[in-house]
Amino acid sequence: MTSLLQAELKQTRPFPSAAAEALLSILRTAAVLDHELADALKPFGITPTQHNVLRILRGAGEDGLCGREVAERMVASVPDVPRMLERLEAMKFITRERDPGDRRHVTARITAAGRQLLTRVTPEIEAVQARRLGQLSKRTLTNLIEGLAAVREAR
Amino acid sequence: MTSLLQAELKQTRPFPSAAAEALLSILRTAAVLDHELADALKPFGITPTQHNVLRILRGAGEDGLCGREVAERMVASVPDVPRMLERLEAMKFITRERDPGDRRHVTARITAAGRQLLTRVTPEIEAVQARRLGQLSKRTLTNLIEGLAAVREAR
DNA sequence: TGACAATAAGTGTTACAACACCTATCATTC
DNA sequence: GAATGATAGGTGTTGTAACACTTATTGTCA
Repeated sequence: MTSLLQAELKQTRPFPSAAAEALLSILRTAAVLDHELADALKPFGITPTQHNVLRILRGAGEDGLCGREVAERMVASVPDVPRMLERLEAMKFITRERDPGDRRHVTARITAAGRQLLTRVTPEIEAVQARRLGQLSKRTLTNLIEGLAAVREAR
Repeated sequence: MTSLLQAELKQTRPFPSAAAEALLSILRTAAVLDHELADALKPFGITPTQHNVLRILRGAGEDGLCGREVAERMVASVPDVPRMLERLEAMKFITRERDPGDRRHVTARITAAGRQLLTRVTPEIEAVQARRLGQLSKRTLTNLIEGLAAVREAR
C-alpha cells in the first residue's frame, strides 16, 4: 500500500517506519495550514505570528504582558520579541509602556484598533479552520489532539 | 478539564472548539519538531529545508531533478528555488547543469559530499524522531497519520 | 553596602523568505 | 516559419528570522 503523503511528495520509496511518516505528516500538514492562514491574513497586512501576538494580548486584557510572557505563550518561538512588538506598535495595534514597578519590563497592551482588527480577521481564520477541520469527526479530532500532545510531551 | 496545550501556552480560557484546539496543536507540534531538527542539523551547517532538498535529490539518483520538480517534492513550499539550490551548490553538496535537451531546465544532482553529509546527519535526525515518536504505539501513529492526511485532503 | 549574578530588553549583523517582475527557451498554431 | 503563449529560471528588493552580543535594571549575599 502506498501512503497518501508518499504520493503527495512524489516519493518513489515507501517510508521506512510509521514514526518517519508521522514526523513528516506533522511538518507537512502544518506547512499547508500555515500557508493558508498567511494567505487569509495577507489582506489585513499581518502575519500569522503577529496575529498570534494580538490574540495573546487580547487574552491578557488591560493588564497587558511583558515581552518574555508573550514569548512563552507563542505557538512558534520568536527569537526577536522587541522588534516584533515594535512593528505592531508602529501599526498602532499595540502600545508599549515601561513598567514603573520594574523598569526592566515593558508592558505591551492591545489597542482598540488591534481588537477591531482581530474582530475582522476572526471569520477568515475560522473559515480556514472549518474547511480543513470541520469535516473531521469528534473522535478523529480527539485522537489528533491526544497524539500530538504525546509527541510534545515525549522526552 | 484543562487541555495540555492550554497549559503549555498559558492560556486562561479553554479552546472554543475541538477543531480550534486541533489546529493549534498541529502548528505548535510542528514548531517544536522543526526547532529540534534545526538544532540537530546546525552542527552540520544546513537547515531543515536544505536537508529536505538533499534527501529529495538522493532519492532521484543520477538522473537528478529540475528546480520545479524539487519544489513539488518539498515538505514546505519554497518560493525561491534558484537561490536555495545556488547555496547548496556553493557548499558543494549538489551540482547544477543546464539540460541540453531542454535548455530551460537546470538539472540538480547530489554530489558525493552531499551523500556523505546525509549519512552523517541521518543518525541525528533519527534520534529526534525516536525521542519524540518512538514511544508512541503503532495505533497512535496510524491515527496521527490518517488524521493529518484527512486535514490535508479536506477542501 | 558594594560587588556580582540574574533578568529583561534592545541592537547589530547575516542569511533567508517572500513577492513581484524580468529573461530565456520551447511548443503551438495559423 | 513568424507570432503567441506557456514554462523554467533568474533577479531585485523588502522585510523578517535567527543568532550573538550589549545595555539597563533588579535581586542577592558576602
